[in-house]
Amino acid sequence: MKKNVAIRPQEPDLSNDPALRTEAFQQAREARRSELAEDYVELIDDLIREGGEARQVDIAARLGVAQPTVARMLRKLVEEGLVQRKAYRGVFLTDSGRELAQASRERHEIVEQFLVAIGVPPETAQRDAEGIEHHVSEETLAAFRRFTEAQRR
Amino acid sequence: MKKNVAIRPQEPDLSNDPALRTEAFQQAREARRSELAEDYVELIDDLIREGGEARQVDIAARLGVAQPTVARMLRKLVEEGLVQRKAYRGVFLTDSGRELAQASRERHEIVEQFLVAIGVPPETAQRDAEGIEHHVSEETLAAFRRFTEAQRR
DNA sequence: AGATCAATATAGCATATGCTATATTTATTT
DNA sequence: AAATAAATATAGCATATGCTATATTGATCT
Repeated sequence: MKKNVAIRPQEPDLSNDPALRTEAFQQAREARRSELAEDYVELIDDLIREGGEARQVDIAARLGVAQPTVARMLRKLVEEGLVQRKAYRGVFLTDSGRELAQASRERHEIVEQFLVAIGVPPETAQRDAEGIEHHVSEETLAAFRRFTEAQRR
Repeated sequence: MKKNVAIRPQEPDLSNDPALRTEAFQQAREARRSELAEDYVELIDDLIREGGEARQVDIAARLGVAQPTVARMLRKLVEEGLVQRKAYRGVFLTDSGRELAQASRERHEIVEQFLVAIGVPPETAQRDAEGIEHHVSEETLAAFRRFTEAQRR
């Protein structure tokens, strides 16, 4: 039996709406799943820009992870169509991989610059951005962008 | 052999310092590990406040996850000393669990209110806060707090 | 060319977090 | 009190992401 709750057309206190929170949790879980792929793709793109190639050892060193971990992840990224490789050779991004890398880089930069803009020390901004970037919606990202822009005057 | 790199006492471009990025990745991975525990503890605390008890079915429903998933996680939280249970009964927080819940709630609220303060719609703020809260350092959190405070005048 | 070093591949282990199916226990209803 | 419903426990499967140890291949040096 439903409780007889007062109807409040205005000011719906969604700060604790259970359904919304469930959605929020699911969104966070979902984000966690794609995070790593984005990290890899973004990093591969960086490495290629820096040195023309992305090798497993370099990826592993940058991520702070063992090489076989990278090898397995790369296989998965190939399956997902984000990466190409030739055995015992470097790794490249597919078109869709490059797109994802581009998008990730943008988000990353927007988040990082925003953090700096509100007064977070640059090093910390970089560290936190790495985690935050995967959890900001387009709306939040837009708000970040607006703020950073406004700040620059 | 070390490369003979020019020394630049001023303006160290850390925007791409590899070591820093590695740290950032590791921090993000570390955060991912503790996220779930915090979510659970925070939610359990909420449920107890709302209805005096936290049952597996309710936790599962809120998180959008199956009950056995919750059962296993609770076992782990007991091992970690955050939660107490009696078989076939509800779940309670230990002192240290309550502390963690308290801290998580605070972070969550700070992040959410901050997002609203910079113009993110409340629903989106709630959704994004769920993911972001686990990735903000104390420094960033402080910056958020400062901004939200300042905004309120 | 053969030896050596470096990078990649593969096998196998561990943990974490999802799931479904089902057994057990507690709560509720008749 | 017995039957039914609801909640919890457990077993077993799947996937993801770490790891170490080791085999294989490619690159480099003498």
